[in-house]
Amino acid sequence: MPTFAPVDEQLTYLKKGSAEIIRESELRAKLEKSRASGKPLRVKLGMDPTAPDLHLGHTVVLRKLKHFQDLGHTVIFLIGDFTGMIGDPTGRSVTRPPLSREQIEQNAETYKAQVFKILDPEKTVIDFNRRWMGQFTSDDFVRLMAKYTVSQLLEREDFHKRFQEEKPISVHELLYPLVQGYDSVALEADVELGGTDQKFNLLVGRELQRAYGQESQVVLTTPILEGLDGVQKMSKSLGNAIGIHEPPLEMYGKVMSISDEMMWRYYELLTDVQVADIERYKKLQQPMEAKKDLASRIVSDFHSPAAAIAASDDWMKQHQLRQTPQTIEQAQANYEDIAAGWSPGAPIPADAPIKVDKLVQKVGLASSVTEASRKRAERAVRIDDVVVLDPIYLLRGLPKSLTLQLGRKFKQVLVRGQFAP
RNA sequence: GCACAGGUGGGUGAGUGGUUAAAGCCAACAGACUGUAAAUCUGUCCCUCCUAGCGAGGUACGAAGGUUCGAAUCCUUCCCUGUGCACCA
Repeated sequence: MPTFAPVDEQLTYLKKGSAEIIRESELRAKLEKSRASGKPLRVKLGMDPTAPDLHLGHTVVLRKLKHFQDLGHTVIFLIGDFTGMIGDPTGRSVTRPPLSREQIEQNAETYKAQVFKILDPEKTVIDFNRRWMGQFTSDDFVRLMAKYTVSQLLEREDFHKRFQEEKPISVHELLYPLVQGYDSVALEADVELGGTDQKFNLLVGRELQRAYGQESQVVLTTPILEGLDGVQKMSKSLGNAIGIHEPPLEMYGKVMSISDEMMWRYYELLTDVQVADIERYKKLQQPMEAKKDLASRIVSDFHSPAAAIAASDDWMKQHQLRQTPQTIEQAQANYEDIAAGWSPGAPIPADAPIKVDKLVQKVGLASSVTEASRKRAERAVRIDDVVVLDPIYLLRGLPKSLTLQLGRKFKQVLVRGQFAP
């Protein structure tokens, strides 16, 4: 029979970094019961397989789930492959396009791999809500929908707002909270985690469990992490996210780009540093040093300590010493594609002229030639550390490798000549 | 189904026949400044081409047609959204 830490100890650990617990007294009771019986709590975290890539914002709640895992409870990572077809309307002012079955399955796979960067794969139960929702009959659906009222659903802020603003709300969107809530019934969850934006959905779970004759789950919410802008929530579509798959240097650089104020928030939600230690850092360290430390910790978590050191090094070179970093992304370009005043078949001149804008666009530093052109005019384009203003650049011989830079982004480009047949 | 109100660039939101890729704001990007940043200032912000210029062309205001020398702006049809009515009458 597993033994659990004293209830107060568990509670302290669990309360750290959480936004709200509904209700704490119930959680305490459940913990006490589990400790007495030796039966771990069933803790559920559901995720929509909508975005295939997780970012740091998602890891806040995952970290909390891990805490339950650390304490010996059963954590269930539920992939909403069924609900994914609906698309969670949370925070949305528009209806979400539903995902195809294939997309969902693909995303689910990526998810699994990613969450194990935080959770222990040995101890984690992975489940899919299609397991029970796929067998739901129309009768079951009618019964489920009978448990809730329209006005209850419209209490939800985003629905309410859309309703007020005369924006469309599809009926299937109203179904979402019900289905998610039913998951808790199916899993007999003791605790469900989620971001504060999920509060409504989580509470529906409580209601439904009661309606189906179960003990209501405890709801524990975690704060929504602000993105790089420090204002809006971190989200890939807002372009202010740090993905957990991003290369070390990029990750490091992005962390460094947050404001000093945000840094402490990140410390709180993205590291295991204790609150007391954070307070100490605030007083002792230079903000710059503290931020570097934060960046290193985060890179270590998702890559490795070695990668963190390398990233830190490169970052310094790039930003503080204004040097070219050591590890640059490689790219290739064909002379044919970027040649200036040259027709295919003709011999390539010794001082092969190329169009800079086209090169910039080809290697992906600009999304269009026009944009590249503008950037060049803004003195943002450099080749081998020299600002390029002229649209034509001469290559001395082919193949030729050059360091292309647009703003802070670097590419090591190899320009190849045509291959003689 | 009928009636009415709407559908503009990444987001908001002006613009109701004619200097104009389409005000302003936000976001984004670049430059300056800095400890990375933040703040501030400046610039850019549909695409293609070149001789790179206050250059040439092409797309664009839900969709397709039409009227006109000329339409985001007028007309027709269609699509989409919302509201009201469709029970007491």
